[in-house]
Amino acid sequence: MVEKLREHIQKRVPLTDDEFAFVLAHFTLKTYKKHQFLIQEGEPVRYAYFVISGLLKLVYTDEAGKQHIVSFAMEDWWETDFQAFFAQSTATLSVECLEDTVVFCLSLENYHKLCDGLQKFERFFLQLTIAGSIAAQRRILSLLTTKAKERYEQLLNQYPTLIQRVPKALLASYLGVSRETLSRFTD
Amino acid sequence: MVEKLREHIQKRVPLTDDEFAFVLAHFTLKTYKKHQFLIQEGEPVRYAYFVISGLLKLVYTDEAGKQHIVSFAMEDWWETDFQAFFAQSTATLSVECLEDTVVFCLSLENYHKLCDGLQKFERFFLQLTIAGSIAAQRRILSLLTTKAKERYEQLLNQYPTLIQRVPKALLASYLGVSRETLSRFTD
DNA sequence: TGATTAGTGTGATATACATCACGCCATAAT
DNA sequence: ATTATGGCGTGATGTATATCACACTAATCA
Repeated sequence: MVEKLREHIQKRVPLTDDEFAFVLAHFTLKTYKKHQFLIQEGEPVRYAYFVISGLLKLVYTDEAGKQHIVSFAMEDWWETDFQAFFAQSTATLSVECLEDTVVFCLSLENYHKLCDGLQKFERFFLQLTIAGSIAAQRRILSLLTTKAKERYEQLLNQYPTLIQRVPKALLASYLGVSRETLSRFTD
Repeated sequence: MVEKLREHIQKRVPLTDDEFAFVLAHFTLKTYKKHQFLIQEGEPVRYAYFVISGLLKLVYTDEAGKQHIVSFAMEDWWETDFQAFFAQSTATLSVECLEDTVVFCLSLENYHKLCDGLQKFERFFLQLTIAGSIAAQRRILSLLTTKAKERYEQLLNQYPTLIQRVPKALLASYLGVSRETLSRFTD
């Protein structure tokens, strides 16, 4: 539980026991059941979440009521509506459990305290954000350059476990293709 | 010139004169002509660039030799192949001038020195990266949820000046649509 | 200045993909 | 046990967009 968070941070910056204790004190642990919402559109976004176990989806619902998957979050991933979290405004996205899920919650206030109190944490978070930003750019490129079938195959290679845990309709939505079209990709 | 960089950083974190002098000492100024490359695919990426004036494009060339615009960079924007810059590996993207362009160059070595020597700079860069990451997510959503014509209209509203400075074929590439289709959008 | 090239528009045709409609099974709820 | 419900596949049809081909104009250059 606690070790997962420590390992995750230490992949990027080393921490002493004391430093990690300081970090840990700023998180709270929560458990959610499948179908529960961590963030609902229109409501304030109180936390950024680090996933210990389980699976989340980050979703945008368009005017027509159609859902679009912005991202999934498995073990070791962070998830929240970052725009609303940092601006302390209400969510335009929602976060829902696809499985029973355990998360560490970090409030914006505690995020600031962590960054002020431990420079290493800020550096960790910067590295994390840079990596996320690069990944987002790759996804944009893949949307620009490849057909849906190719994107699906890339996803199969990159996250083979995800495919088994997520209904295909949601994978389709993540890839920007209809579930019917994705269903024909085994051809 | 120098003031542009200072204003840009101070939008996010305040700086004393001394602090800014320290920051500035880590940048070098360079001037490029239209059609020159700042970064070429396959070559090492020595700098991240802050644009003082002019206009850059960040481009990916696919196996078929077709170019795809990852992003444009106008005044006050940063541009580089971040993946390659931080990993100190060779570029998979290239950066080329669409106009005569003046940039401040920051090497990775100096980036680290800046972060180590002035925590405020690291905070500034984190905020910048967070904003970039959120913007990338918005672009992904717009690619997932909207038709090309709508994306074009959104771009017109968001960056009206860009449209006048950039050939439509490049806008089309940025939007993920063929130039012929984009050309029919005035209907 | 005349020639080349870049930028743009537009018709005809092809295609990837969406949408609608239906049926089938497995799981969950009553 | 029976009924809903969710997940998945598949045919038929429609549409947004790609691709190919060509022409026209405005820059750029020799």
